[in-house]
Amino acid sequence: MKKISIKKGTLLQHKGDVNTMVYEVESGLLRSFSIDAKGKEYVFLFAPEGWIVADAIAPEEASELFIEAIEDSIVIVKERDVSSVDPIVLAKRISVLQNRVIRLMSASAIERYEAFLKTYPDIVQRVPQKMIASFLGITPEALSKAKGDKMRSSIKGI
Amino acid sequence: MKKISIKKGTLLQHKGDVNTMVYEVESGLLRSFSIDAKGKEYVFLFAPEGWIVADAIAPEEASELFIEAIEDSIVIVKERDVSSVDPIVLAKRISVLQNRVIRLMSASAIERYEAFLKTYPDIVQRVPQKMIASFLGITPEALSKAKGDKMRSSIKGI
DNA sequence: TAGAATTATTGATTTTTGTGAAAATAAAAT
DNA sequence: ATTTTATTTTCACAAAAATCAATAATTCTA
Repeated sequence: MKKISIKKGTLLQHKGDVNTMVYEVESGLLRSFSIDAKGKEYVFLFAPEGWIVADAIAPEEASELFIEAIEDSIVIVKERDVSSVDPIVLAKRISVLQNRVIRLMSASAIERYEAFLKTYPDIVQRVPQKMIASFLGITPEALSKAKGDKMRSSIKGI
Repeated sequence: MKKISIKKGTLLQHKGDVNTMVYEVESGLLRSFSIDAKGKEYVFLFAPEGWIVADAIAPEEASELFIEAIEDSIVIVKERDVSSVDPIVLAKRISVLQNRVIRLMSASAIERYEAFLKTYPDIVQRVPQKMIASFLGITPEALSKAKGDKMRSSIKGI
């Protein structure tokens, strides 16, 4: 277990790394994300102060996710030992993912964006729009349009 | 803890129930699903023999999901005690959900369908297409068309 | 087994989102 | 401060999927 200070843009983990580390954010902001065959990025998680990031894989497997600092951050790095983690913490994480899966299936891009604004109002200010779009599973263009439409319709009162 | 025998179509849990039970499928097949404001269903999980189903919520909260038997089933019902669950089991569940979230964001309907066929070949035979569509987050019509397109293109060798 | 009910397919149309490309803003760096 | 770089917005167009509606196929049930 050690504490490291990393600069914005630093990658803590590459996809394919065999990495059994857990990152606890003391200050700053991390994100985990995957990249598909076409090079498109998909943000899986934003992790501000107090959050923990780790790839949800077996210890010997290659990681699926990249982990990157979005802001200059101070991070506590620990060896991962899943069997010693509080099951309640994991159950909460499952609950969050359950909601995200259902929302991805049932809600439109704008609805998902509005849910994001409500759920993570603090994060909205701190990350570029394109990363929020990436978290929502849409293109930056689509998010920009959705925001514009939303504004216009609220002005017109529609 | 008791063992119950339920008939196809039976609901073990309604959305809104305050239910701290865990259902372990001894034989048969269950599904958990949510229903949105417009009445559309979204299958969250198919649970065949050996699987466990429970809503991922805090013990006092109202459940988000319905749980239903898709086949006549024998189910072991236990009181839920999250703190005593093996963290490794929960971590695996998180891994499955992580993959599902990323796939929902990055893959098209047909790609998700093909991934489903590979991942759950046994379940495909046992549930109606419309429930698979619902699991994938698409309409039954879209799935039917995707299958047709896939067949036609494989015949033509395209 | 006949009739009813559910499920699956198909087609025409609309809506939503993606794509590619350019212009406008904003942020970072020298 | 000015240039460079990255981000956001906008536009025209294409593709994917939803919706509506009708039929075909299947399954259930009396």
